[in-house]
Amino acid sequence: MLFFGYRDFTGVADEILADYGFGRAHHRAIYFIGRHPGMTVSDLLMILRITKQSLNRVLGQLIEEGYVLQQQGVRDRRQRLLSLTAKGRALEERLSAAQRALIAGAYREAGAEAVEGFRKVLLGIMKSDEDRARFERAMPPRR
Amino acid sequence: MLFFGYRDFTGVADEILADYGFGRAHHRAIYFIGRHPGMTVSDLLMILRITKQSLNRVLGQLIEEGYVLQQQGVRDRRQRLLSLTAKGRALEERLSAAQRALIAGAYREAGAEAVEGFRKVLLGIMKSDEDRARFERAMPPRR
DNA sequence: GCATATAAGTCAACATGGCTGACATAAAAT
DNA sequence: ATTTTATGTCAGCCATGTTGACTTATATGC
Repeated sequence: MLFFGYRDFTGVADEILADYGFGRAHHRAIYFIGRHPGMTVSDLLMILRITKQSLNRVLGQLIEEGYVLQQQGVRDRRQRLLSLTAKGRALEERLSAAQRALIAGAYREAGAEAVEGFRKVLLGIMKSDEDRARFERAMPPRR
Repeated sequence: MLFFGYRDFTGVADEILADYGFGRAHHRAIYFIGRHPGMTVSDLLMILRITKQSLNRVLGQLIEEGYVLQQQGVRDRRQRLLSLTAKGRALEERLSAAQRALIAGAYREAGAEAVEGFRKVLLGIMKSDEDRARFERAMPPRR
């Protein structure tokens, strides 16, 4: 079920990305930068768990084509703080809208209770507390 | 959430596959052949939605290394009916066990009700009735 | 203040798994 | 007898992951 669901979920975005000559890797970068404006390159690397070289290939394109902005960090000037340009936000919105529409349909049919279960199970599948923490609303176990 | 969940779900299998020099594409073939013994190459192509050439690359390896068996169809001798050998079933079981353990943990924490919601939402995300039909237990709308 | 560590970027080479296009063979269907 | 279908195959391209080696700028620790 995850195979089919994930394929169709990414599929609706892939169609749009093709118009821009981008791929799924570009989408991931745009998505996370949009969600965490001002994040550093290392932050993004940790989320995506890919190598610097892989990331730089897509990030370089996104910067060159004016979708992503890099600004030198103020506290630490080695850092390059990432954010979306207006053009980047527009693309992000277009992609999110398509995926949101798909998910919204599924949510509508399944009901609020099912949605809660869906989220719970997905959180349980994640192996790292750090990843889970990105989504947990109220999260008690600090440790 | 789908990104993180899917990554970790495939991750536990990927680790095992690396021992055999196989990748995710091999796993998909093994999984679906294991689930539908005697299926044809076209059946598999339709499920995976990849090209014949892509499939043959992995299928060829699986056959050559003795994980998958091909038998000429009886009704239609052009067909090559696919099934797992004992070796193939062993690998399939090892992969499934790892993924089952991950999912079982998530199910245990989330509860039966959450599981039902998880399934419902994933079914709703699938864009094709054909894919949904592979999972629906009682399915009224025939059309 | 100097040595070391860290954040980021770069070059080169390689693997996996998608893709297109062209073509071959055997068997079924018309 | 001709056409269609199921399968396989060669060749080459693209996206996106990998390793390894190295550079540059800046921060940090002694």
